[in-house]
Amino acid sequence: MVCLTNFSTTKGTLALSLPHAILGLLTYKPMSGYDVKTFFEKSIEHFWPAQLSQIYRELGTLEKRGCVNSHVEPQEGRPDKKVYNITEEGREELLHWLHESPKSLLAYARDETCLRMFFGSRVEPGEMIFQLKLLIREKQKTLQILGDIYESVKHAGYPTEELYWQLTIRKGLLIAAAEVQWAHECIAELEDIRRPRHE
Amino acid sequence: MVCLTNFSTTKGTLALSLPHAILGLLTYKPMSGYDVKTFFEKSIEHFWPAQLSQIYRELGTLEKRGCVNSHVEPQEGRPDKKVYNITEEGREELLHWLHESPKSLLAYARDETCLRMFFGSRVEPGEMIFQLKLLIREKQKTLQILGDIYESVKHAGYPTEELYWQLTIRKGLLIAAAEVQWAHECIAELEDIRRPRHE
DNA sequence: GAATTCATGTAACTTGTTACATGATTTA
DNA sequence: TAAATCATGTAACAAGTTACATGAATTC
Repeated sequence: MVCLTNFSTTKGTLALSLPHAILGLLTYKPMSGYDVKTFFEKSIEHFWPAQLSQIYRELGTLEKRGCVNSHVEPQEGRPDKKVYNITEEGREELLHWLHESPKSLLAYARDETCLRMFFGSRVEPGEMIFQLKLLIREKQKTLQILGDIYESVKHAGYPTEELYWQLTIRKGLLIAAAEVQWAHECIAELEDIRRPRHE
Repeated sequence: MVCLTNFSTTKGTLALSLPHAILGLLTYKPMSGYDVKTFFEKSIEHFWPAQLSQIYRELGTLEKRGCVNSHVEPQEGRPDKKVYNITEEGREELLHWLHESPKSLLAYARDETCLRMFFGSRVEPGEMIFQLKLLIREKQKTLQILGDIYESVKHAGYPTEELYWQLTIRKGLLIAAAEVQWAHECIAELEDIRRPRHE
């Protein structure tokens, strides 16, 4: 079996999620790089962002490794499409990855908001409160967007995936809600230590 | 002012959190690369992991840009230390970054757990349940570790930072708790669709 | 006697981001 | 007429990871 996770390093501790995300999409139907990006934008991008240029590069790598193959589809009035198809090797590789014990369980997530709060004493409490209020507004937008996607999944025409996609979105909703709650708690604490300027 | 965020790109949309994390630490006291890593391990690493080799590289870059300077301290029975100190330019750069509107508010976080759940239909419900139970165990460890750190902050000898550090940890606790809750919900849903093998 | 701690880094590589190039068609 | 959509990518760079090299002192 072609094993992406063992290709480049001897220990194989790399996450290598992007190629597997692409392989996963190609199990639904053959797609061009542009199609993959379009699909990403309404789903996977919310928990695994990827630039179009990165998708093209990964598709090239996957093809070299025999996980996908491609053919060019001429189109009228539009640029030709290079359509990628998953191979048997690609399917095996995807399953292998899905059955692995996820490394992400132990990995720490990078969180710039935490980093800013950690050094929060270096700026005025008012500045932190301002940024926390921005955070609340953005996370409420996220809650709205994910809520909409949650509903739209029911009519997306992928009945087998429906439950799994909804559970995925549910994680995003719970975390965004936790972040809003945290921000409110922080604001309350910081208001306490803030000295009012006019009194 | 030396502006790290405008050094390399014209748009300056990069997060560039690691150099600022290091600058932040150096406002507490002068440190060697090894000291920085040690400090990271009990705090920042939980929300911004960094390899020792990456820290050495960043310190070198920061020195070239005038944000830190260094001197070698000879030691007996131990290797010499190269101790870094933050400069006035470095302090300005840190404050500039702290006052910026954080880009991370709009950025999506990468979450491998979501990616696996998204493609969950490709494996047996039992496999997903197994992985979710692993997740619960790991996140409960995280809750324990962060809870301990939360308590230890009170006696760490950084009274000015105490509140901010605790608020930072609180975010980790709330998110880990949300993840545990999510995993329990998922298991309940997946148990429903799992066909019992012997009945 | 083996592993860990202390302490420095370099080199090679992978992964992610941004900018650039091209060009027709459609929509505002 | 300006912008967005469709469609391909390359090049350059930034950021993160892993492996390697060195070596004394301490702890298990």
